[in-house]
Amino acid sequence: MHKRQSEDQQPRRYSSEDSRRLLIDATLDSIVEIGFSSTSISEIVNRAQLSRGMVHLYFDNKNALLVAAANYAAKAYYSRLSKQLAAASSAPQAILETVILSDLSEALLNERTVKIWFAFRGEARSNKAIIQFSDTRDKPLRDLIFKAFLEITTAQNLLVPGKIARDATHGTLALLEGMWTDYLLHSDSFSRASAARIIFRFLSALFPQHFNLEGAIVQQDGL
Amino acid sequence: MHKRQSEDQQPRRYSSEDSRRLLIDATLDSIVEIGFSSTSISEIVNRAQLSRGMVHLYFDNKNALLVAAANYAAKAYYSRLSKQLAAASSAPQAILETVILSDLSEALLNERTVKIWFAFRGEARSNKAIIQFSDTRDKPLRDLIFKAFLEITTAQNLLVPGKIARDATHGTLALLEGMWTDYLLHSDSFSRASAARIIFRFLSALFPQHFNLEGAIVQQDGL
DNA sequence: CCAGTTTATGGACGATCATTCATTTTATGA
DNA sequence: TCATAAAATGAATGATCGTCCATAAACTGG
Repeated sequence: MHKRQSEDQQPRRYSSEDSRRLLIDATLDSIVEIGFSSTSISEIVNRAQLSRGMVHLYFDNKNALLVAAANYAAKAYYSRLSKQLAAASSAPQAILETVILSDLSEALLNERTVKIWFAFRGEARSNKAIIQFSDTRDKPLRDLIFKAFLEITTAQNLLVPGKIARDATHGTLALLEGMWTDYLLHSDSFSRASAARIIFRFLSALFPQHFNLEGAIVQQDGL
Repeated sequence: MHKRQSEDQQPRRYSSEDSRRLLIDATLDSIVEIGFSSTSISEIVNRAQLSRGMVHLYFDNKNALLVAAANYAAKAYYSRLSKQLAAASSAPQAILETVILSDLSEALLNERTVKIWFAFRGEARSNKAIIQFSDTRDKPLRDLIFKAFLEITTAQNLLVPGKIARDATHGTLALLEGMWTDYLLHSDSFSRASAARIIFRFLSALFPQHFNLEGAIVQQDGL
């Protein structure tokens, strides 16, 4: 990177990617700490310790920076989720358990991420580009969950396995969304364990052979 | 009210309540149409067709107006819900059915209300006064639902009726929250019927004697 | 008809907003 | 070593922000 810096001189980054990243981080920090509508260019560059002109050097305008920040946050969510999913076994109920517990884990659901998501969602309407990123649980995740439920409903010889799997998918995602909202509005009383138990209680009622209150039931040979 | 207005003269409202209400309506309209962060005093008074100074005549400052608007929206939600609840029978599953169907009805869940709620939630963090209003489904509704579920679980002679009723309450509210989010993010593909069916599918799995996919099961005499 | 009160108006204030751009600093490559 | 390119700077611009307030209009009670 050819970084040569004399000792008593302000170190210069001199890398466009670094500056872009600094601006995005500062934007998200600002949204978390002072809210979306208070997040100004001045606030962002101050936090990033960069000069005023930097935003318009690396982004067309403020909105482009906000979109980039939303995109970055969405990618971060999926990257953390993928990391946890990689460790899961391939059994459908194990996949579902991992998705649910991951989505409720500290790595994915915390003060910072919940504030970021709801901030973007609140403004998504006046900002078409942002809305696509403000959906935490979009198609790829939806498909993964549906496939897992479909395996379960098909194995059960149900009348309409596809329909039930679709409803279970939709319902599970809605439950997770609801838990995120609960965290946002009642972060003091929120409990990850309760949230998980409630979801598994609903799933164990729907699929008693595959779930209990703790999560997935380990597959028996004779089943 | 002593409203006397000559024909070719600008009619004066001359009622503080009317003006307050006009400002609140204009504020909510603006939030719905151009978003929270674009909603300025100028925008509000233009929409209300009032002069600039009016906001500070009836509210301490812009924030007080926003809080009043959030409060007004919250009251509107509960007033519409109460109206629908009044028609429900007293059977616990009938109450639950009414709450769920009402919460998903056009009167309560529509383009306007969903945008308002998520806009306020997105900014609630930097605005302590707003957060209390941004919780659509707060204590009174929670208590109503819990009481209904408790009646059901108690009648079933379950081991831990209170705990299951609490989880069912929490889960049902989370499902409803999730459905609202779904409406916000995918209003084009959202279906009230599907949303209701999914929730009832989960509830019928938990309480097969009390719910089916259409809603509450009418209480049998011999049950 | 005339104070006095309430309601309404809109110009003015300083602060801050997003954006532009001429200039400077740093790194690169020959 | 030096011209060139890349990266960074921050002053300046015009628009808009929330708020204030002197003034005017509309209504009231006497």
